[in-house]
Amino acid sequence: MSTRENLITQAALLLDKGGDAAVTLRAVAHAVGVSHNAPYRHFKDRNALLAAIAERDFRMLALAFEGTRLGDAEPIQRLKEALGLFIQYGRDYPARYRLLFSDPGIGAAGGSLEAAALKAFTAFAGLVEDAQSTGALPPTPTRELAGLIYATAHGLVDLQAGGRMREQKGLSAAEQGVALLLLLLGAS
Amino acid sequence: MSTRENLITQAALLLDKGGDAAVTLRAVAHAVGVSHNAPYRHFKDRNALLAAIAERDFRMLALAFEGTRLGDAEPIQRLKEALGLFIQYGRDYPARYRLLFSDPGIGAAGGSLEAAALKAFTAFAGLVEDAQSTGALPPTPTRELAGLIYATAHGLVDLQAGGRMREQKGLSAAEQGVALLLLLLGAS
DNA sequence: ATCCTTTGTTGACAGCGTCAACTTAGGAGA
DNA sequence: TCTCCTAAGTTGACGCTGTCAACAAAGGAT
Repeated sequence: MSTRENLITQAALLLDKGGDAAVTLRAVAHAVGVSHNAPYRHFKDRNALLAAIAERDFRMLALAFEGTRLGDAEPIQRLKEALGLFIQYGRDYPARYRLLFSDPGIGAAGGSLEAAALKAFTAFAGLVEDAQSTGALPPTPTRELAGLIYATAHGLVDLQAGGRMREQKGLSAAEQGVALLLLLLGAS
Repeated sequence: MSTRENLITQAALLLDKGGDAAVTLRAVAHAVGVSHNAPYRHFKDRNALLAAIAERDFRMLALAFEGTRLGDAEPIQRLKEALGLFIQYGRDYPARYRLLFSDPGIGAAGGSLEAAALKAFTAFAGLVEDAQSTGALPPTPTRELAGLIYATAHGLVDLQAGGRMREQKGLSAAEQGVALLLLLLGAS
C-alpha cells in the first residue's frame, strides 16, 4: 500500500477513535511510521488529508447505493435498504459522517470531492426513481424528491449523532423517522 | 455588560466572521480587551465558551418559535413562517448554525444547553400541533411528526450550508425542500 | 554517467489551549 | 475602622500543533 493510502487509512482510524481533534498530522504520520512532515509530500495541508478521507468514503457510499440498486427486492424495499445502510454508516462512524457532510473548510478541496459526493447522491436518486416507477412514491420530479429524502435522512442521522434526538427503544430515531417519512409519502 | 457576556458576544462575532477556527480564546479575549487568560475566570475551557454561544442562540430560537405561534395567520402558515426563520438563520449564520447542531464536544456541557435545545424543539412541536389541529397535517403523533419536519429542515439547511445542495433560482433549496415536504404531507 | 523529480528527513517558528502563581479590588464580619 | 476572604484579572510558562525552509537520498530518463 502506498504511503498516501496509508496516511488516509490511519487518519480515518484516528478519526473514528478520537474524533476530529485526534486527527493531527503528527499523530497520523507517526501511526504510518514516517516523519512528522512526510504528509506534506502527499497533501497540501491538513484539510486536504481530511478531504481525501471524505472522498474515499463518498465513493464507497456511491458503490453501496449502486450495489443496492441491483438487488432482487422490490424497488421501494431496495430504497429502504439503502437508507438503512446510510443510517448505519452515520451511527457507526459519526465522526467520519460529520466529516463528509458537516465539515467546513473541506469545500476548498479540488472538485474531485464534490464529484464523489454528487455521484453518491446521483446513485441514491436512481433508487428513488425506481421506487417512483412502481408507484410506491409520488411522481414528484425525481431530483427534488430524492433531495428531500436524502436531506431528511441526513437531518435525522445528524441530529441523532449530536444527541439532539432521543433514542427510541429498538429502532433508532433515524430509522423510525425515515420509515415515517416513507409511510406518509407512500400512503397518500 | 458583564465581561462574561462580552466574551460570548465577541466570540459569536468572530465565529460569524471567520468560522470555528477563528474563535480562539486569545482572539476573543483581545477583542473584549482583557488578557489572554481572563476567559478562564468565566468558562472552564474553549468548549464551554462555544456552548454558551449555542445556549444563547437556542434560547433565541425558542423565543422566535414561541412568538410565531402567537401570530394571526393560519396555523399552517405560522409553521411555514417559523421554518422560514429557521432556514434564514442557518443561511445567514452558517458557522453558528453548525455550532448549535453539528458540533461534537459541546455535548459535554452541563445540561443547560440540552435544556435550551429541547425548549426550542418543544416550541417548534407546538407549531406543528396547531397545524395538525386544523387538519393541514396528518394526525401522526405530534412529537414524531415534529421531529421529522425538524430533521428535514435541518438536513436541508445543513446540506445547503455545506454546498452539497445546489441553489435553485429564487428560493433556496432548503425553502423549496420544506415547501415540497409540506405539500406532500398535506396533499394526502 | 548525469540530472531531475519524487519522497522523505531534520530543524525551526509562531500560535494555540491550558496550568500555575501572583495581584488587586471590594464587600463581610469583627 | 481594620481585617480577611473571594472573585476577577494579570503575567509567564509549558507542550502540542500546523506549516515553512533547507537538506538528503533514490531512481528512472536522457
